[in-house]
Amino acid sequence: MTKMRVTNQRLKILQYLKSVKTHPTAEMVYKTVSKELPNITLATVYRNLNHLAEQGEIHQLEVKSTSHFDGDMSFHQHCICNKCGKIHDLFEKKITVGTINKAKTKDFEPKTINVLIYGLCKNCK
Amino acid sequence: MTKMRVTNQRLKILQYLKSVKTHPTAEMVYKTVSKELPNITLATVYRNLNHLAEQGEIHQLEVKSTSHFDGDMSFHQHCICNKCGKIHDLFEKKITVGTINKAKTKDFEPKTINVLIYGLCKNCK
DNA sequence: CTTGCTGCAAAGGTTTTGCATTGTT
DNA sequence: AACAATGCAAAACCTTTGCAGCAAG
Repeated sequence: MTKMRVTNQRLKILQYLKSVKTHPTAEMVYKTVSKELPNITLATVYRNLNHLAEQGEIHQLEVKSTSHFDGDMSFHQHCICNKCGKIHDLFEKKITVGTINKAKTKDFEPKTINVLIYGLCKNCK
Repeated sequence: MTKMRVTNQRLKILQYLKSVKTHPTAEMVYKTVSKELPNITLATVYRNLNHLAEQGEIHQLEVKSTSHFDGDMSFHQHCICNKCGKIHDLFEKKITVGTINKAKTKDFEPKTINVLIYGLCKNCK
């Protein structure tokens, strides 16, 4: 396995994601990090975000054909509005088929749950 | 709210998704349904898949910037390989932070969990 | 008869890639 | 010295949209 190097670009991207409670897109990450690293490109941002997600350092959630990234790796859930695409966090200890009813008390009308477990299949590891 | 009409295209797409245990992309759905409906277009497939997902009739999971669809609406999880993108199902009753360790016994080395709850936010409903 | 759905073609937006160069280890 | 990472520009890719005709209710 190839080792991941520590570059300024990677560091700033990760720092930014760890510092916010939102779920920025690559574009948003790019705009923000550009302030400190004016020469960085969108391609670099994408490459790093993909890398970090593969390594399990950040979460990648795709909403309406666009990736959003989350630096908070604690166990929590994302409520996604089917209409406007807005994402907000939910913190439940356990998720079951009954979670939808429980989540209804929040500012959100849940309908379906999708649980994604990322890792490596037997062929790839 | 607008009522959803029952068209042949919509019916065949839904039937196909309910009949398979894989997680086809729009392209795959298109290729399959085309055999029975030779004039159907990719655009129609996309429109229907989006509709069905919004109505909660199917699941939509986005892997490596591409949507996959699942007609099985029972509570279950998807293991996604970070390298090859292959998806396979897992059936656990409860999902917690400890699920990763439990899932390790399968043909899959899990690393991170992402729980997505779809619905409508208070502004949109 | 109303209006949601389709096919067609074109556009839109996000993400990836090749290549030469730079920077880490 | 190796080779991973970057910047730049172009390409690839998936998905959406406008429009006129068709079809479901």
